[in-house]
Amino acid sequence: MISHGNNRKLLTPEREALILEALGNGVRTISELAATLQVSEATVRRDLRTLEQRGELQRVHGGAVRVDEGTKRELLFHEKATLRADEKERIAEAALGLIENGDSVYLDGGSTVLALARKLESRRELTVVTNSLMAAAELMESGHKLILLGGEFRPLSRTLVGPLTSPIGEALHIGKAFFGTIGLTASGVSTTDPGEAFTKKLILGRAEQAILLADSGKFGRTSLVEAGKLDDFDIVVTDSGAPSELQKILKKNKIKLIMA
Amino acid sequence: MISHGNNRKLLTPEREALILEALGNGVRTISELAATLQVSEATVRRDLRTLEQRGELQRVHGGAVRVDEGTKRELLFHEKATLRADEKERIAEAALGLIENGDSVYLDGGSTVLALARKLESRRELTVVTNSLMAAAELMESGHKLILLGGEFRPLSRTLVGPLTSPIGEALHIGKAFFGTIGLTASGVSTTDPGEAFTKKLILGRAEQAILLADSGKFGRTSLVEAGKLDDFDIVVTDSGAPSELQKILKKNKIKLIMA
DNA sequence: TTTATTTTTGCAAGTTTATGAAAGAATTTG
DNA sequence: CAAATTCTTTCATAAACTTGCAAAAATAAA
Repeated sequence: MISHGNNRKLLTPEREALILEALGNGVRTISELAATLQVSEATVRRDLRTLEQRGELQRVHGGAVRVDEGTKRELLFHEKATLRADEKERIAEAALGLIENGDSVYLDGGSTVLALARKLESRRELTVVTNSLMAAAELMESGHKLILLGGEFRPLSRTLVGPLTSPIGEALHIGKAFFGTIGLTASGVSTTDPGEAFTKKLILGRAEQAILLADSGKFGRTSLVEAGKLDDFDIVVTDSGAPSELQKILKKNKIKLIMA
Repeated sequence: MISHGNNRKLLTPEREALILEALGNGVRTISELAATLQVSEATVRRDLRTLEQRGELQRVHGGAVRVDEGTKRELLFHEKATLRADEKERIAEAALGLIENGDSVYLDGGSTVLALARKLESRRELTVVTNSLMAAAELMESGHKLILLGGEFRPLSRTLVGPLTSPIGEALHIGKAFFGTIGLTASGVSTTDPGEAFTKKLILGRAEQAILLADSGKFGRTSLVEAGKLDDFDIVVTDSGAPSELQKILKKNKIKLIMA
């Protein structure tokens, strides 16, 4: 098989370290990096793409910036919201198509799901259940019936998570549940926080229909805690940049794929 | 594809930082920024547009102003103008005196209790349980442990109310609970919404110590639903305008009165 | 070790993105 | 309400990016 783009297995840890060191904490241009590493610019780009998928750094036009402060911390809320905003917008639009007036829906945390929340004004008489304070703020004056899961507040994602969410979660009947994720692989979705994973699983087990919203950057990434198997989901909505590999995996699991 | 306006993927973080720094906290004109950043005015305009979309700054004719953190939050949960702001402020200050580091407190809805929430930055390691989204927004980045009651959202008061709040409420142990009210008479407190009353009673029955924050305007008023007997409360905090009649009634019920 | 297979790399062609200049629309100001 | 300034839109261009291919390197198999 011809390898290009992102099918590469791995990057030598040696060069990975070199790149990250070269980046320091500022921005480096591609040509600078190519000179430092003694490789072509094309190779640098491929390396950066790989490292971006792992969440180690953030590519920008002309170069890359290191993303972590200390170690792999999760991005702050508003930083995340501005990444791949275009893709997220399109994914949200496609997801909106799945919602009809009168539905009862669940909205998980995450910026893609938040983009969907903003579009719900165009529907009537929804019952919206959510664990996201941002989504709640967005829907406060929407006229929809709004129910918040209780629980412990997690500042990083601005969601309510953990065991305290279960009594309420168990009391509710949810039609369509929309989830975001940090990472998505053949084995399932993963997220950084155990409490977050707990609540995802809880709702995942109770919704009639589970829908995953994940932009193409999420594919191939894993995070700390497993939050659900791939076949827990009925539909996956992603953008056109998604690798064809994903299509195969979904087909095998009989999951419907929507490309926005 | 021709790129203009806002199709750009992202702005290098480098220049983003420069712009925000250049803005400082005053207004900068486009030409000033263009000179500082060594780019054309057209580019500055595009950058500003992008940053405005992210909510980082506010464009004005001729330049841009930075949006500060406080304003950002208010965009989400803008507060209605409050009556008797002075009294409420003093009551909140007095109530703060009842809270010690490490306490577990409950915050009810209402503007007086919200004023208290704003003061909690001065304490450490609190566990704050609340049914108020306004209070939650206020405490989001406080570092305190924050737990939200789940339940149905009531837009008017921006609180979570009704039977769905009971499973979580029953699972929690609460030290000091602070309540607001609409009306306060010798027979007890009352409020406009049955769901609101339900949740008040629920917590009232579970807190070790129940504290009522009520400015003098509340006395003598009744509202639709009874939300608690007077002797359910241990402490009442009010302002100096409170009628002496109240003192007598409280004394009879052996309730401590704090005049702010 | 040699051979077969997979993975990585550099180059080049084609595409996308960022930027500055310029023309026309909108706003402010006198 | 007219002049001046600022804004938006369009266009051209250069720089950056992606993708396909073939050669080189690394890995696995014989």
